[in-house]
Amino acid sequence: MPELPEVETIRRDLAASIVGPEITAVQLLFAKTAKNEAAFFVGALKGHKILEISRTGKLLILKIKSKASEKMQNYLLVHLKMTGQLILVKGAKKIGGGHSLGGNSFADSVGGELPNKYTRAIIEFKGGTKLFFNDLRKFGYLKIVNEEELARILAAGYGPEPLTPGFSATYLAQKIKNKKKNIKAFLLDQKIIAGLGNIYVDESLFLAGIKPMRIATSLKLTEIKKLYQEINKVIKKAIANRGTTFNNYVDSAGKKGNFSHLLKVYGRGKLPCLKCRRPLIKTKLAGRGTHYCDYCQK
DNA sequence: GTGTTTGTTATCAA
DNA sequence: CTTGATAACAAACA
Repeated sequence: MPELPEVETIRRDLAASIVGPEITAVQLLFAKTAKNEAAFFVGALKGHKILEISRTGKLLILKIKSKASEKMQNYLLVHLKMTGQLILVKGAKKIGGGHSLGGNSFADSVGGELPNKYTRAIIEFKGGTKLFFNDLRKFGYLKIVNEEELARILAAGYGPEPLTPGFSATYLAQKIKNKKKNIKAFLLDQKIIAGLGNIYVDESLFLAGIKPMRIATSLKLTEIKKLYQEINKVIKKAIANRGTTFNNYVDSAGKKGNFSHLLKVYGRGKLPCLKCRRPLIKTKLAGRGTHYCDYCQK
């Protein structure tokens, strides 16, 4: 379940490796993974280079360098949804004639050779580096869009991100006004805040001491301020720890995130609350598994 | 066989 | 019209 910290971890790793070299081949193993017609999709990538990699919320945005003859500026969007993975396998480098690559770290958590049965697409770069898009449940997608389409998608679907100037306690308070839905559903809405998912919403609400089923408008200004701060803190800390691996998230090297053992409530079922030792509660809210402490969260 | 898992969208209801 | 709540999707596992 990659959310903002996990996608950001992937973005940083990929930026260091696949910005620059020419794309030499594209394989689409499951047609519906690409949201464009297959021939167009392959053609838009093959022979081109990636100029830069950015991210909005959970959406990765790879800027594609157009050929001189093309005027259109294209972008490759990558959304991992629930089970998507981007795994980078670097081409064999000749280092002073010695043996090059060490053990493949991805083999440990990804479990062996790539492509595997969940590999939906492969992008190959000059020099032999390969990028594997794996997606067990086929929710994730790759899509080529032009400048206008990208702008439209971002404007329509994504609010400000945590840790950016557009996201402030004032902004939160303004958006909460007249919202009658519960605070959990509110925080999951990407148009309000881009990048939070089930894990970090549960964590933020615990850290802020607010019950997830509270109606948004019922939050007092002090609670909103606290919530704002805790969202920023938990996202920052999760990025610093390369994200959370709960089910099958791994970074582009196939390694798990380190934030998993720093989770306070998510996935801790009936285990004792780390603050008050009373058993945590797991229920369903906004259609999602929801974890909280009935005593510590008001 | 049943119930879970979640990001996003589609659909329906108020 | 707006807003909110819920189903649907996909596939695998306990």
